[in-house]
Amino acid sequence: MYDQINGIGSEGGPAGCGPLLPGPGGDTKPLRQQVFEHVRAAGHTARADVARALGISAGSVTTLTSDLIAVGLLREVDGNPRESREPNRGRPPVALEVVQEGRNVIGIKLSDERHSAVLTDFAGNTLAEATLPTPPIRKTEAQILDEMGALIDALTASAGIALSGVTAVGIGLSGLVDHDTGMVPWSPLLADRDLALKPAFEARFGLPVHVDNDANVLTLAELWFGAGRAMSDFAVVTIEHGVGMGLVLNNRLFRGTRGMGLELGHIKVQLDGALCRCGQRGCLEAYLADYALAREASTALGRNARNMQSPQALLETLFDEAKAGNAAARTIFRRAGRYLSLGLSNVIQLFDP
Amino acid sequence: MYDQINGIGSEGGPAGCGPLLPGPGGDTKPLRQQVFEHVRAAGHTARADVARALGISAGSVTTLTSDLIAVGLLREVDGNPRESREPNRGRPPVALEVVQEGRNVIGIKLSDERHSAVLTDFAGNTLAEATLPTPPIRKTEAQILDEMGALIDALTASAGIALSGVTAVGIGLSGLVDHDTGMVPWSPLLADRDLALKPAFEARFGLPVHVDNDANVLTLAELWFGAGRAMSDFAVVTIEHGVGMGLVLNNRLFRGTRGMGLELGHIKVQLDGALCRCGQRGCLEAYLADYALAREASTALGRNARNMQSPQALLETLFDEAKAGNAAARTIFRRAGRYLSLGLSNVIQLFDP
DNA sequence: CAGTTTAATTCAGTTGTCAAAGTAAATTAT
DNA sequence: ATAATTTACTTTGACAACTGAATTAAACTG
Repeated sequence: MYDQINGIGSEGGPAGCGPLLPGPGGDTKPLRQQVFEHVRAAGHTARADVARALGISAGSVTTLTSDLIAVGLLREVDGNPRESREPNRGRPPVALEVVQEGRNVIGIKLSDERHSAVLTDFAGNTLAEATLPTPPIRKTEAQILDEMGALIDALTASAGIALSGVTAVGIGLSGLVDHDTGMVPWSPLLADRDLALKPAFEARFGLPVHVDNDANVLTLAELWFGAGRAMSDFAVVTIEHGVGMGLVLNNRLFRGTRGMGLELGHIKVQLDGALCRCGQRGCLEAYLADYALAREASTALGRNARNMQSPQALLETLFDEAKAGNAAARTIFRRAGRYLSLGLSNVIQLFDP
Repeated sequence: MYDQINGIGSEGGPAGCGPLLPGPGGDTKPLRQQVFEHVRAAGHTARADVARALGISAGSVTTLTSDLIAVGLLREVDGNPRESREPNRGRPPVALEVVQEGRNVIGIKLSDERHSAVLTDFAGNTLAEATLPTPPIRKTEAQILDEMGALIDALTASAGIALSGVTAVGIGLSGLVDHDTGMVPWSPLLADRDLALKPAFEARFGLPVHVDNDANVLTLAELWFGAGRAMSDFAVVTIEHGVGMGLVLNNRLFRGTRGMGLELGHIKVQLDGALCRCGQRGCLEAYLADYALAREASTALGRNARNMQSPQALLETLFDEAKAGNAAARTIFRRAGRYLSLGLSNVIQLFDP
């Protein structure tokens, strides 16, 4: 099929130039979806506004919106949405909004100490919440599915909704997550590598599911509901057990080449630096993550601290010591902060948001 | 126009969710252009191949190609381009190619010791070349325009083409370059800040011009003609007077948020590290650029070297010393290499190409 | 009340695309 | 040699998306 293209450098004919486009290049959304997304973004907006904002004709908007209304995705809203400060001439616009009822989605956040889940309608109104404390051990596929099943049962029972009334499920967890395939090559929560989380979940619950890295999920949340809504490019950095980052470029989450999250935690901030759990040296995570701080804390606080069970408690002790003026403890935090700022400045230097 | 949208958080109505899309979201190329670009990428290719590769119907390809042929952008090629290893049944395909004659473009590379320029046709065949040695001083707008004028005159004279026969000009230079507006906020070559290079050039020569950072230009060259043609994501790193980087994501040059190049040279590789000419400390450039090496060389080689005029000669001496076993000289190079590898590994960690 | 202004709808026309049918030019089978 | 097959290309009619102009609708103004 690509005879001529593959034949670059062979004897006959010009080689051509320009990138070798693989598949269908552009990824334009159909206009219907653009209209829907604009209404969703605005909350309430009139057809004429949509037409102006998207640069399409009013006639098209009429067609598309009546289409969307017929399908039940949009509805008209009573009451003149226009601001009354102006003379207010002309026919008043009719506001449109997204129909929110009856389209429920579940979001699950998996963590190592507790899972949490919410059931919301299409507009983001929370209908039910549930949390499930869980032992901080690495889980098998069956265990993690059982835990999610318990959460889902709690949600549907609490909201009085059947499982069939749920449209889709989203799962966020830390680790390497391939969003497209729903595979989890590695996660600190899971005992097994290369877990096919999406297929397993869908087979068990019969619901479409989206799996993603927790940093990506947080970034998307920021893009949809938070400070990132009005920004087209920004970065979100999470510091928890690891160091994660989500990046939005041009209003879209940038997932890196392989569809995984960006590994901010493993950028190198020091030649031959501290050992990271990934096996390399000098990773940012090796100075910033809780386990890294705990490791240093046990040194700084001496052997009396080494007997403490929980790394969590160890960190709190370290923090108290630092506040109390313990020089060793302070340097630990100071160094972590300096390395973090170095890592962040590199990100900004490269992406400049 | 954005009344509702700007009113987030105000009393009335739902706030909506989802990113606030600015303009027309998608940027799909018209199919005509896709066809043209595919033919250009392939060099020689048949209509049926185009149809299969782009996933469009054969009928559309006929329409589009005859359109492009009528406009004079494509032409049919005689001779059966099919490979003869196969049975070769059926009607032989008719190859298409891009018409290359009569559409000449000039590329200019500005540097601090010499400028170079080429005149090529639409297929990238070089018709004329010219170089112009230039004193390594910072130039004013008038000086740099004069120098480019001299290069253009030399090219057109050598190729026997009138200036009006040139379709467009591309300029690559180091520094901060805003490709969209053609502004150069800062460049090591220029005496003035915020030079409006594109408007000035177009006013003087009456030719459309594209200005870009030299690292970006090199990256595009790699994407169009070099090893990057078959890759959809890759990075190009240049080490010259500064350290530059170009990044291709999804077959497109990534220019960063502000349309400038990516400043690999100024990512930080060392807390409180060496002083960089940008005024900050620990920049990669401060360990890798020629001026940084020269700075260390003058220390390592002692005062006898300090008398040498040219930093170029200083570097060569340093290199010779290192080969001869001078320990101080060797550590300079070793350290530069280690910091470079650290910077590169960070880029890979973030973009993973 | 007529006139103005803005919103929304209707409708004819343009454009871009495809599927299917038709034409062209080669090879292979009879 | 003739017919059948195979592949390339063109033509055609249909369809869907969108636009622009005309029309209707709903407010306000004088």
